[in-house]
Amino acid sequence: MSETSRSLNFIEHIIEEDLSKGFPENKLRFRFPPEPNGYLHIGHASSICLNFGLGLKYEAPVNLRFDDTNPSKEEQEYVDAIKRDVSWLGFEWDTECYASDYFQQLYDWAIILIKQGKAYVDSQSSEDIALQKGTPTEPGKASPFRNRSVEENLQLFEDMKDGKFKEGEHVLRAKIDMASSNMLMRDPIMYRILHKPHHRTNTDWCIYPMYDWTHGESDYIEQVSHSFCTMEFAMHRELYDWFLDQVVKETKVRPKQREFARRNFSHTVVSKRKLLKLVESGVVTGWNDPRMPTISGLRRRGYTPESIKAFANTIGIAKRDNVVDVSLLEFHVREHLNKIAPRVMAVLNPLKLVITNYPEDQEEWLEAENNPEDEAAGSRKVPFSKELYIEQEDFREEANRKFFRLKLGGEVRLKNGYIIKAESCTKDTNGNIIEVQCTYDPKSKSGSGTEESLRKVKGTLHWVSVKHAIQAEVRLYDRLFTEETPDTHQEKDFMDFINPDSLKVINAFLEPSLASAEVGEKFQFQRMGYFNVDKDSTPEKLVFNRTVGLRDTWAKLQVKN
RNA sequence: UGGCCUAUGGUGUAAUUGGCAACACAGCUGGUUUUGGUCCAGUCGUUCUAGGUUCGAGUCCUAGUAGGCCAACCA
Repeated sequence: MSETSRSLNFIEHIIEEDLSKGFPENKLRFRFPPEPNGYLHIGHASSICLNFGLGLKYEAPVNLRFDDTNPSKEEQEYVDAIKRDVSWLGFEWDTECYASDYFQQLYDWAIILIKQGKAYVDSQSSEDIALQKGTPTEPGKASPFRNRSVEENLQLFEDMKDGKFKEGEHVLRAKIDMASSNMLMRDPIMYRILHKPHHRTNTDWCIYPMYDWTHGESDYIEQVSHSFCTMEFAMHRELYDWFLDQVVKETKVRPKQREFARRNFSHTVVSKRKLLKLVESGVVTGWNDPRMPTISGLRRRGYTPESIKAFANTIGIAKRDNVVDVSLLEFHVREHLNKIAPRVMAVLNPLKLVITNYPEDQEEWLEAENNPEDEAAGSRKVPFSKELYIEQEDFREEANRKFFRLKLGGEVRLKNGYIIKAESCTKDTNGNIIEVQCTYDPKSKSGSGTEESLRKVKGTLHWVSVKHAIQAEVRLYDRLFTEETPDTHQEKDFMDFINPDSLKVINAFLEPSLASAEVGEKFQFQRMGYFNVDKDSTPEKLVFNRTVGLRDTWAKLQVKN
C-alpha cells in the first residue's frame, strides 16, 4: 500500500491541519520520552512507531528523551535497554536527550517564577498538603505558606537546593488556583527534596523537578512541535500549557500536547509496575523472558522488527479504550516469518517408525526445499534411513477419513521421501504405542518423477532419522495469563490469573543441518511452527524457543468434536 | 454528587470532513497444495439510546446511557 493512499489517523489530521494553517513543515519535531524505570513493551512500540513514523513521513527529527526526574526508580540499565530496543526496531533518533540535562535551566526558570510571585515554598507535610487539596467536588484550601515573601521563598528554595533540609521538609509549589475543577491546577508541586544519587547527575542535585514542570519545558527546550502522550495525561494539558505560558517566547515554537489511547493487549499486562512484579516475583526469568510482552521479550521469542512495525501500523492510533487481540500480533509474525524462515524438520514428540523393507545399513540424503515461498533459498540434503522418528500425534491405530495422517493399513508420504504404509505397531505394558512398523514403496521417492512418486496420498508427515538426529531443548510458550484481561477485575489481582503452563520444556529431535544454527536464527519446523535459537543455546546444547505455532485448522476441528 | 475523555462488526482501525459504512484480524464454507502451513474464492456481521437540524447524519445540536481517567513530594 502506498503511503499517499493510506488514510490518516487523528494525530496526522492534527499535523496536517497545523501545516495548512501555516505551521512551517521544517519546524516539525517529535520525541519519544520514556522514563528509564523499566523495559519497553509492545504498547511503547506503538508510541515509538507513531513518533518515529511521523519523523520519517515528514522528514522531521525525532529525539529520544529520557524522562529521568525520579532517581529513586530510574537506572542506567533501563536506559541501555531502551536504546537497544528502539534501535532494534530500526529507528534512528536525532538527539539523545535527558530531562536531567535541563535541571539547571529548569531551576533558573523556577527562580523567575518565584520572583514573579507564581511559585512558593510550602513547608507542610505531604499529608497536610493532600488534605488541603480538596476533592473533585470540593475546592482546596490555601496553604498557610502560600503568601510567603519572595525573599523568603528565594532563600528557602536556595537552601533546599543546597541540601540544608531533609527529604519532605519543603517543596516548591506553583501558585495557580486551589479552587480549580482540575485537581492538577491546585498549586501543583514543582520540586521535592530527594537525597538520592541520580544515574547521570549523581549528587549534583538534591531537589528534583516533577513531571509536569519538566515535560513541557523539555519539549520547549528541544523545540518539539508536537508532543504526544497517552490519555491519562489529558488533564495535565492545562498545566502543561500554564507552565509553557511562563517561559515561551513568540519567536520560538510552542509545543502542543495531544493525547492518544494507550494500547491494551489480551492475555497479558502492559504496565511497567506490573511487569516489574512479574520479574521480581520470579514468575518469569527477567524482563526479556520470551513470555513477556516487552520488546526484548518478543525479540528473544523470535519476533522480528518488521512484524512488530506492521502490527503497530495495522492497529493504528485512536482515543478510545481498547483491547487488542494477540492473534493480530501473531498474524504479523507468521506473515513475516513465512517469507523468511527456512523450513526444517524437527520432531517434538517422538514415536519410532521402522521401515521393515528398507535395507538395514542403507542411508540416503534426500533433497529438501528450504522455503517454498522463496526460490532463492535453495535446498539442502536430509538423511533418511530405516529407523525414523515421527510425531506421536501423527499415528493412530484406527481413525476416520478426516484423519489425514498415518493409521494401520493406511498410506502417507514422508516429506521429501517415500510413501509408506503402516503395517503394525507395538505397545508397552501400559498399552502405549512405542513403535510403528511400516513398509515403503521404493519407487515413490520424492522428485524422482516416476509414476509412483506422483501418486497422491492425503497426508504428508515430517520425520527425522533416528541415527542422524540431533537433540535440542525446545521451549514451548503459552499465554502468560489465563484471562483475557487479567488486570481489569476489581476483586482479583492480576497475579491470580497467571497461567501455570505458560512454559513447557521438552527434548526434541532435529535434522542434522540444525547443528550449526546460531543464536537468533529463525526456522519453521515444518507443520509445527516457527522457532528461533535462544541465547541460552550453546554448540553442545541447542535451545530453541517456539515463537508461534502455525495456523492449525486440524486443531480447530479437534476442539469442535 | 464535580471535571476531562471516549462510544462504528467478535477484535483493532477507516470513511474524500454532511453524500452508497470500508480495510485488516478472528470465525465459517469451499478450492489448490509433498507443511491440515502458504495461496485463492466465497460468507457472516456494525454506526450506544431517544429526540432534533437537513433533500440527506457515523459525522452537526440536545438529553440520556455506558466505559475510562483525575484527590502520588510517580511518570
